Amino acid sequence: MAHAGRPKRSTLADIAAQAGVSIKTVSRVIRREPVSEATRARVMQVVAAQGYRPITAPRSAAGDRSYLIGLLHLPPVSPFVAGLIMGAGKEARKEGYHLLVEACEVDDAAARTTWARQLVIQSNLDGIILTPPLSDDPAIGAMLAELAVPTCSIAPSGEQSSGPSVGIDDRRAAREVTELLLAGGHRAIAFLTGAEGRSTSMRRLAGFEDAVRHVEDARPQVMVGDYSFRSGFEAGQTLLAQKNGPTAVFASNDEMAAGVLVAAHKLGRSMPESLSVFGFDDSLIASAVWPPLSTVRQPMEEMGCTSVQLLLDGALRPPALHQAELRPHRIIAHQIIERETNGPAPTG
Amino acid sequence: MAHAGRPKRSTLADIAAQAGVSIKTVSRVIRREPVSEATRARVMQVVAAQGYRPITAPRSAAGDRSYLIGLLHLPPVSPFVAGLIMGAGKEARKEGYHLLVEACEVDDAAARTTWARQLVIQSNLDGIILTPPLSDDPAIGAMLAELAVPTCSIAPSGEQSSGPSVGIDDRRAAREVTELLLAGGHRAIAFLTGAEGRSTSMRRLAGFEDAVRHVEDARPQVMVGDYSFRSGFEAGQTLLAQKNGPTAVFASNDEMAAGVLVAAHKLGRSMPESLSVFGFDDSLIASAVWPPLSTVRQPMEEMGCTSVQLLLDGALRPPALHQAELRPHRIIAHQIIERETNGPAPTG
DNA sequence: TTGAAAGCGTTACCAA
DNA sequence: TTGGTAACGCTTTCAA
Repeated sequence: MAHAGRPKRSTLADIAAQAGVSIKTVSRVIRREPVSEATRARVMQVVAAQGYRPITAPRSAAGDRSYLIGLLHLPPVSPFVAGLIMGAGKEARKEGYHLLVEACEVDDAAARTTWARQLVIQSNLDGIILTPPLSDDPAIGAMLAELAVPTCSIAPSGEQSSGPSVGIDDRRAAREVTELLLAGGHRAIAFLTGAEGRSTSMRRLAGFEDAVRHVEDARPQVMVGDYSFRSGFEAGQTLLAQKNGPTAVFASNDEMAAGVLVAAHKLGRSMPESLSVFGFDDSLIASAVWPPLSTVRQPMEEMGCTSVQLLLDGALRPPALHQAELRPHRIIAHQIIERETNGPAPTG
Repeated sequence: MAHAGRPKRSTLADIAAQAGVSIKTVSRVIRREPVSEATRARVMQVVAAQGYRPITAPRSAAGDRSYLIGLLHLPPVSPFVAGLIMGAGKEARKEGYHLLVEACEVDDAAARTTWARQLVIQSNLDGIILTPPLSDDPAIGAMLAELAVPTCSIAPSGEQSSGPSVGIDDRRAAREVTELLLAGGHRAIAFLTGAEGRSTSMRRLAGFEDAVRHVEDARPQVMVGDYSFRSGFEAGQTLLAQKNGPTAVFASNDEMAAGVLVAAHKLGRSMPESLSVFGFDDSLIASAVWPPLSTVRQPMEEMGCTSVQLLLDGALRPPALHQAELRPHRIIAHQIIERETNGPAPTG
């Protein structure tokens, strides 16, 4: 007995006795199943008075759900994942669910599918939230579809076909940033891509090109990075060493942008006077570099929250309709944050 | 029926039938209760063959534990908390437990206790991991003690009396860093404290003073910060503006150290040639600034892992001994990481 | 050392 | 619209 003094919670039976109805009726009220209005009111009153909340363990023992939602990610817990955890956890709790944060420790792509499968089966997860780049793994998607486990993908690539998803409009965000730079008079603008495979980076690149395409005298330049600080640093050194180099650099994430900043420092470029830099993500790093980095913020908590809602609404709540059309992709509004690394293009 | 095709898991009954024993016996084997060696072997073989793992829901419905461990923290999910989540989650899973990550959304100190209490009762948590600064909240500690919920505190202040805890030896780590600086010839060394209330910062300060005390010609200087980038920046400006200012600055965390770095950049001080800077934590920021910051790493994953072990060993495993002496404080080895912001003191 | 039977608090099925 | 009663898969109590 580890928990001697644990206070007794009231049960369905307690409520039923006090309200003068059967256990089953109380259960129906709690589960929002059809009950006469009068009875519902009476029961709800007792429920409120007792502060009753159903316990998940027996529910899931008897029923077919575990009230567990798994959030799958690759280590480490990045600031992005951290935000998702906050938002999803809060929303899940509100709905009587628990959020399980699961890190995939295996490197091999095939092993990942096995890992995810084990997880779903062992922990009996009711729903899955797939974070990037897991959200783009076709094998995991197929496995989850086969097991018929409701899944919500965070920021998946466009090609992903199954299930609901949530993300920002990367392409549009990138276009807006580029337009902002263009409006500031910048013409020689470099774009730094992230890891080759990552679709997000590709969409950001597309947005960059959307904006640049319409400006005759624009001199866009694209460099390949890998999302690391180091790759940003190296790209920065290369770019800024050019005789007629860019006056603005737009990196696909903050880490690379921080690398560019450092390269600029080393070469004695002042920001934003002689060079503008934009990042993406608004991670902690953005405010911990000098000058504070202009960037794009993804509302991560809202994304986490929304993903739980999609899971609950689309697959867990009404056990009825499973239409193929019901694959909503919810777009969350991004936010462009202008701090101190962007300004008008240097004249002359 | 949300989960049509969910594969059937094997149950105690299945194993029992195959092994030719009763359900209860299989249960005993699983729970590591006394069973004859022969029987145990036979049962284990079937268990292994079937890949059987007990489902937590019915266990907790029938028994007195929920197999849920709560990790309580204040928002946001900092890199420190993120590391704990990784380590604790992994270890919990290994032991058949689930980790619930819970963020406290309320600001008021009194409301926090209510929040934690609700959580424990509603979710029926078997154990609690308290992260700083929650680990120093006496009201929460008292409430948890009253409810007799096993609790493990992460990096609590020394005065904390109840329950096991885990942390690094902050005082010793700070002393070692200071000694390193001293050995490099630095004499004018400034120490930047964190938030007033935080005991960790006080212990680091004590370590700083331990080292400095034994050096006759040392010229230590202590400044008060609040763990923020901004406070580090301001302290840096003040310190470096002095005519005979410090040649080394040791900040109580990385964010403040990053602030010092920026101040140094602004004032044209080169690092590490004319100024050495040390941070604490080895957060993401440490590698995303220029030059890469020398710092102290806390093995956060290991701390998370250990906290779960302490919970399981000390309170959840053997329902027997509750001796007051059983309040282990496990010290995890820290790691001093010399990157590029520390070097010998400038000569002349 | 082992087993049979009675729960745990909920949901599910079928009848009233 | 309601209410019995049988599960759910495990733990627990008590006997053998």
